Amino acid sequence: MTRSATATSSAIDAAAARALLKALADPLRLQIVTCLAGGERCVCDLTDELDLAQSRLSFHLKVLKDCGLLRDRQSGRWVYYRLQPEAIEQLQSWLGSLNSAAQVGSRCCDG
Amino acid sequence: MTRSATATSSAIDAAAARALLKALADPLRLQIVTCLAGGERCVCDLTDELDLAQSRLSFHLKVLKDCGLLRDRQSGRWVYYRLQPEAIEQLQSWLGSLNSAAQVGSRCCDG
DNA sequence: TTGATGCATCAACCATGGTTGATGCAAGTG
DNA sequence: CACTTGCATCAACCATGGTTGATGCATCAA
Repeated sequence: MTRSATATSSAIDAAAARALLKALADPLRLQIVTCLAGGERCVCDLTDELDLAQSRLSFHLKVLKDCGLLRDRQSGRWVYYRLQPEAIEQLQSWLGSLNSAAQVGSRCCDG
Repeated sequence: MTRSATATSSAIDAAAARALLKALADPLRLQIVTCLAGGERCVCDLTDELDLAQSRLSFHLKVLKDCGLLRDRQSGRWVYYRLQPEAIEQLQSWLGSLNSAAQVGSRCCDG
């Protein structure tokens, strides 16, 4: 259970990892993610709770969704977003593989 | 030993985490980190191996150093950089805390 | 000391990415 | 049907961050 890293999901490549890193590096997006860690919410709730222009929020939700951090579902007029914890787990284990490379002491470089 | 996350080091805050995320999100910086996972190197070796302009490399080394991912030491004319694996571990565990917040289902939001 | 080498830093330029306000479309309401 | 609401998308603008070439400083060799 507490097996840490390799968890649920398939490994990701460097490009996917970079997309996740970049997505999480933005303050507003991080706020959104933190907010959604509290559970699923529709866009209009998020605009209220975070006090954002709708188009601005929508832009960042798309970034987060495109890299796999968020998922959405539509229900009537509303679109609900929820966090995809597997994405974070994948990033964690990818970071782990970076470090284990350091232990092995492989040769330079990458590309 | 294989205790995974909380490892060596003290916890970091969101700002520090964001700095790490941002630093790693850049392709070139990721290449540098990957390269240094293979062991310590001086700047001139890195410029050769990665085929970079010196000022460009220097710029990115500074970013990586400022966020704690790299450390340097001077020896004679040369400056050697090495990876600081603890920084990556800290980021990993910070990501873990993001996810565990999701389990608890706390209320919105952050700021 | 003079000259060369290794690296950091700076200013000017360029690219990328975020913001804003407008528009469009789908889903619901009367 | 016409009207409203919730959200995505677009274009124009603005800010941030990376790149380039030049300059400066420290270290070493002669």
